[in-house]
Amino acid sequence: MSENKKREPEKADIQTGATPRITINDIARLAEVSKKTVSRVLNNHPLVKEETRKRVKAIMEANGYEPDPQARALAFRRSFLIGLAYDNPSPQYVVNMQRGILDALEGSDYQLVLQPVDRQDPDYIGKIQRFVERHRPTGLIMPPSVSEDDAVADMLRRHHCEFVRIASVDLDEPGRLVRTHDAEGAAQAARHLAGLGHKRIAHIHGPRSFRSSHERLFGFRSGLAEFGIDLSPALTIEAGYTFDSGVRAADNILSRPDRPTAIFTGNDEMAIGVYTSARNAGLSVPNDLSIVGFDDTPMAARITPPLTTVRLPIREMGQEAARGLLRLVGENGNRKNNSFQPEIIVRQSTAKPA
Amino acid sequence: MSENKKREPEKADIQTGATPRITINDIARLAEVSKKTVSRVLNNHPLVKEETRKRVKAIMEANGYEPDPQARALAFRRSFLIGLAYDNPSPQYVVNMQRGILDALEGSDYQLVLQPVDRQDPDYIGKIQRFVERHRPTGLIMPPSVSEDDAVADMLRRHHCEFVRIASVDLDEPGRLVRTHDAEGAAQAARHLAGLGHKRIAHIHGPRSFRSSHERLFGFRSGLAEFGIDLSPALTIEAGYTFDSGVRAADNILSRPDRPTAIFTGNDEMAIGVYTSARNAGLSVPNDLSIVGFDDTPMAARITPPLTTVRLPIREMGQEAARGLLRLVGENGNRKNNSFQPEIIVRQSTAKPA
DNA sequence: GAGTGTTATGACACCGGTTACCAAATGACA
DNA sequence: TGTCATTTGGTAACCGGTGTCATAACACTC
Repeated sequence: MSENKKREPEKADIQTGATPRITINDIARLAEVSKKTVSRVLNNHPLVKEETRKRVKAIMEANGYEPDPQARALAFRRSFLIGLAYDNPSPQYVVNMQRGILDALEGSDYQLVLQPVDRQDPDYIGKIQRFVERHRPTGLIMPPSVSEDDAVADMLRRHHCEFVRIASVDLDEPGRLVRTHDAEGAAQAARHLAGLGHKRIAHIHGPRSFRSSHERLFGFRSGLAEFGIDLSPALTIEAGYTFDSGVRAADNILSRPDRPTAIFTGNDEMAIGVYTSARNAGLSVPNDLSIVGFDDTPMAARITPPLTTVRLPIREMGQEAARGLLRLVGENGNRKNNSFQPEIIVRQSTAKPA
Repeated sequence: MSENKKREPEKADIQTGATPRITINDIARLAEVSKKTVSRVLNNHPLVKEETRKRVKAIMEANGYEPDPQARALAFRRSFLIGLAYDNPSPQYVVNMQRGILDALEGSDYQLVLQPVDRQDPDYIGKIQRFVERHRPTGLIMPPSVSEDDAVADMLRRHHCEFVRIASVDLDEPGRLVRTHDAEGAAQAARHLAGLGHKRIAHIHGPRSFRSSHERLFGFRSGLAEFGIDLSPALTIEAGYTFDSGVRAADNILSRPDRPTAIFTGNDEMAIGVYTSARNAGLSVPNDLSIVGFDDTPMAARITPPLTTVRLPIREMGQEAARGLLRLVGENGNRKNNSFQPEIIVRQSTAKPA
């Protein structure tokens, strides 16, 4: 006891009108133990008698007690915040990633805070660093392309800030990595097109600064090779992962005398650009030109004809990234897969060549 | 002083490896004032001699001191978190809203945390309430349709939690409202179509549970009335703001003998559905059918033909909502507009009737 | 010069948890 | 029974700020 020199609650509470929050001291008093013991129960400390633990837990339950995250944060020198540092331009990707992380955080003490960054900004690492220094988040989740920057990871290590990276290559140890298999997805696209009988096939890939561009290019080339088809360098064009760049790249490709019968693009956004270019060129999809995208954005299913594309389970990847972070800080140990397989969604933008 | 019985920093810091964080005590010692005075400087308390304030500020600056948000949160009994409670299904809307809020929060101590909710969930208010009780956020921002639920606002008032609502009607006092003018946007769509010469015009609106559906319907009807055109109840159909519901509604409308020459939909998603339905019916857009959407999603510009639609400045609205919240908690007082005008973006899905 | 009011500052408790350290209770074993 | 190791619980200090209240310093009356 001896901690009961509390103010009389009535007065202050009438003033603020706030509910008199139940604290660890109240629980300790009710359970007739010290607050230290309650703290041990909260943190699953092993050296607590089972009977005591039960009693304390029952009282916490009965009074709807929940420890104050702010107070714990102060004492732990670590806040219960999880940052998402991203620069992905696709709203669909971002929202799905957020959803997945929130799925995994549901019911926990952790909150998701957003840290959108601009990799063009020379001080973008400084921005993340200031966030980490000030708020001491429990950890950071980084999808591509932020995840691909080792300078960020090094900075976080120096600051003893946990993190999980989502990437299409083995950038880090398995515990802090969620691995996608972009190459395999691209290979599936290749097999699908080759299986339909296409031989002259073009590929519009994303910027070289994205590892995923390389992975998808590599996987596509490998997939075609399985069918004895060479991906012609002349028909392999870099674009910017944007609609406009897709239009321009397709305009270029489709104006050639030996134009291909199929195009695989590094994302759906560029695939939609190919639709526009094809329409301008008077080509019918899929009769004159088959198109395969990557991402399975909502637009893929809505456009006419619906787009054949490769789906990555973004939301599940977000879930796994958040779970991985919780594991790293010892929150719980349910080990799951950290490797996600893509899946080709065949719609009506692909057909046998004429 | 009398607060200098500090541990010697070397030992502990070698252990943890962490940077020895500068605290209010360090600043107080260096400035030869009490920590309370430093606190006063931090909070812009008026009763501090100008000379003292200068000196303390200089020392804070020189040492790169930033107060610990967790500690302040504990003392203030209020965290520096701003919640975004949303149920909007459009990733584009959500991401733009987030961006706007983050724009306004940039450089402040506040962090944005996400609270996606499901209004179908009978306990969805409970979810928000638990977040508010546990984390005591500085405030909440609510876009439609969460903003339209007075039960949420009442709950927040009871908990003395500040909030700003974004809505198309005057749901609340101006200080906690960001007002959109959906009706005016819909009226612009009406004037555009009527101006082109259309007389038989249909409207596919969103669910009755969304205030915006009513506003857009009302505005559209008013706009047509300016041209002496009645919006036929038979050509006014409710759908679900989704692609599929748009297809179904359009299938219904376009199969009639007296089919309209133009359709205005409550959002772009349904407008895209009308494209699909028109294509299936063998109708050409815009020659046989003009279409106007609402939202100006990225897809509107990419689809063929590009969609004429009404744009709401979502990102700016998010900025203003966050600024409004900061004003409510006295963070700064730069009063700006809290009323946003829509703008029709004319593209190629509209033309004179045949 | 004493009385009064205002401004500027400091001492101290406190927010709600945690850790360090110590003391007591318990049980095993000589 | 004595000694030691293992559990368990209590106390005080602390995390880094803020609130309350007291008091010093400095006017300004009269």
